[in-house]
Amino acid sequence: MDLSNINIEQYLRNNDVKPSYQRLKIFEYLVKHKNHPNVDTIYQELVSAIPTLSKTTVYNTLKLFLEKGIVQPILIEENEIRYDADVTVHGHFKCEICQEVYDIPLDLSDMKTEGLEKFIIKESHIYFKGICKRCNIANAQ
Amino acid sequence: MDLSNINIEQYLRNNDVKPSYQRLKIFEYLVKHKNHPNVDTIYQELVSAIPTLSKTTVYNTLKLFLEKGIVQPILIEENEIRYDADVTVHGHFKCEICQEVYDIPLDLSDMKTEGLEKFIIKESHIYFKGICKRCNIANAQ
DNA sequence: AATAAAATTGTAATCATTACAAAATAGTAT
DNA sequence: ATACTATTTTGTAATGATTACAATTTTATT
Ligand SMILES: [Mn+2]
Ligand SMILES: [Mn+2]
Ligand SMILES: [Zn+2]
Ligand SMILES: [Zn+2]
Repeated sequence: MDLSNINIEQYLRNNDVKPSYQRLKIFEYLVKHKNHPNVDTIYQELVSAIPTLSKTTVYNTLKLFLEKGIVQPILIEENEIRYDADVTVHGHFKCEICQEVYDIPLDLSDMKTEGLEKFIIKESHIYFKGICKRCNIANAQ
Repeated sequence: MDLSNINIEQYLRNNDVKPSYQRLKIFEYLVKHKNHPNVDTIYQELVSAIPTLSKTTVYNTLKLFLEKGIVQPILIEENEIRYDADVTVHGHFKCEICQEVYDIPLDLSDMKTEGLEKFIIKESHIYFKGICKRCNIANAQ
């Protein structure tokens, strides 16, 4: 899903989140950058524009967004939680060289899920690790 | 892959791990139980049999196993790392009721990985969250 | 404007993980 | 077998990310 053209204030309201300045800016950062940042990255990137910003607010806000279902945590590396404002089912690829996390369009519909009969699937997550196209080509030079 | 009938001592040696008593017991626990435990569970389950066991040793040992590629970390929940001695590609399902983590046989070969041309995939991970068969049936009563 | 409710902030507390050095164990040479 | 060396384990202290909490600020309501 492409959130880049939504009205963020309205989107937050529609999802039962009062759009304070900090919440707007944090969600806007996720939507604009699509870089699956962690808490610290969000804080560091915003604190210059919002000098009074507290890291606690970033934690609180992401927790709220998670509860309201408008962000999802991306778990690829141990001891690193990244966040994604795109909550539709899609895959991720993390490059071991440049550390970047790419989105991967996915069609899981025809996947054989042998052994999951009578299981209720509420969430599906898939991710890959390896070397991205850019780093692969750069290394080949 | 089924590790239940291997000679654990030999398996560790083959993978460049000296089979100390603690390492044997920790790996044996993973192989025998297949429950994808976290550090604390492993420690709690073994400390009665090995009263001198230190949690640091559990951390050290799992770190070594990871480096040697004979365990993989399972990341499903935020702030919880579980470990799996089965390092072949397979999926997992975590039940939100009983918290159990199930193995899911997977065939990712025919999955459409649009957008990954020229990417080198070294690891593939997939997991689901929801309600397991047992809890689903129990709830239906 | 006064009051109440909600959100933000800064600091302190917590807790999992890591660093580190001492003790114990295993391996090797004499 | 003994002395010596290397490796592993252990317990404690340090680290660092996250959470708890109360004070302050902001927003909403009367
Ligand atoms: Mn994404
Ligand atoms: Mn498994
Ligand atoms: Zn890269
Ligand atoms: Zn269950």
